[in-house]
Amino acid sequence: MDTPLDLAFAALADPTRRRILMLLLEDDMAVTDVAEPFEMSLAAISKHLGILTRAGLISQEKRGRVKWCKLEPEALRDASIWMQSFGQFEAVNLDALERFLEHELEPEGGSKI
Amino acid sequence: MDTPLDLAFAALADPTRRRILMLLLEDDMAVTDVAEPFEMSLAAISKHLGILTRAGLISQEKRGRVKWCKLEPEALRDASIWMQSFGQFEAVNLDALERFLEHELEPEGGSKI
DNA sequence: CCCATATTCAACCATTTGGTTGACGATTGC
DNA sequence: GCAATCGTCAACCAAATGGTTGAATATGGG
Repeated sequence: MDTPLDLAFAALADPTRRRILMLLLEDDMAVTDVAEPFEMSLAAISKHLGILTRAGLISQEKRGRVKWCKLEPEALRDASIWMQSFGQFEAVNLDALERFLEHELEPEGGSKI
Repeated sequence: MDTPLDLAFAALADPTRRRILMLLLEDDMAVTDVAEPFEMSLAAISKHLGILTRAGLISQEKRGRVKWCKLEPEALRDASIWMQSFGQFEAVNLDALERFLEHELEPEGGSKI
């Protein structure tokens, strides 16, 4: 029963997963290639990729025996809106913020991401 | 050994804590008043407030027997920069992003990514 | 001084998380 | 066909998380 926001923030809370996202910023990669720079088993990386996928931050597509991982930057949109409301890092998009807070306070069915 | 970014994202991953931040958006509040809307023990809220404090997202100041909780929006700045690099939600501040990624990739003082 | 209020501490519990290993199912290339 | 490669699954483990309760520690008011 986690909301998209729960999943996104939880996924970003782990430094390994943030490093993976940075790798994918360069290019799409196979699971094995994602795992290469890490001192950790392939299975562990595979789990991390699953968490990133469930959070919508990446997508995975299997072609042949290779599973390609691709960044999905749009998934960070809601979380970014949420944070800007507090961070005031840049001008806040107030309309979007209002709609978003409304949605979060009345969590009905229909995930959006 | 958690980085500020780890702490911030982990703190934001819990819906109770995000609700607390929303409450504090209105005004500074005492611990007891923060706890009031939640169906959860005071001790649990106290723990959540501790996590938000360690993450730098709020500050707590004791005046008399009342501990006041105050939002610290600046703490979200780094996390916001990080997210915008992927979300491309608005124009990215590229200079800030570059400095930030550099800092994250070459951590000084023993802190890891 | 005493009692109520405000908050935390300590112990405990169930569940989740992040990792391991070894076996397994697909797919490819020789 | 068969061996090597790609990736996941299953079982297991230690540690962290999110909650509870009850006792403990201020502090304030009458």
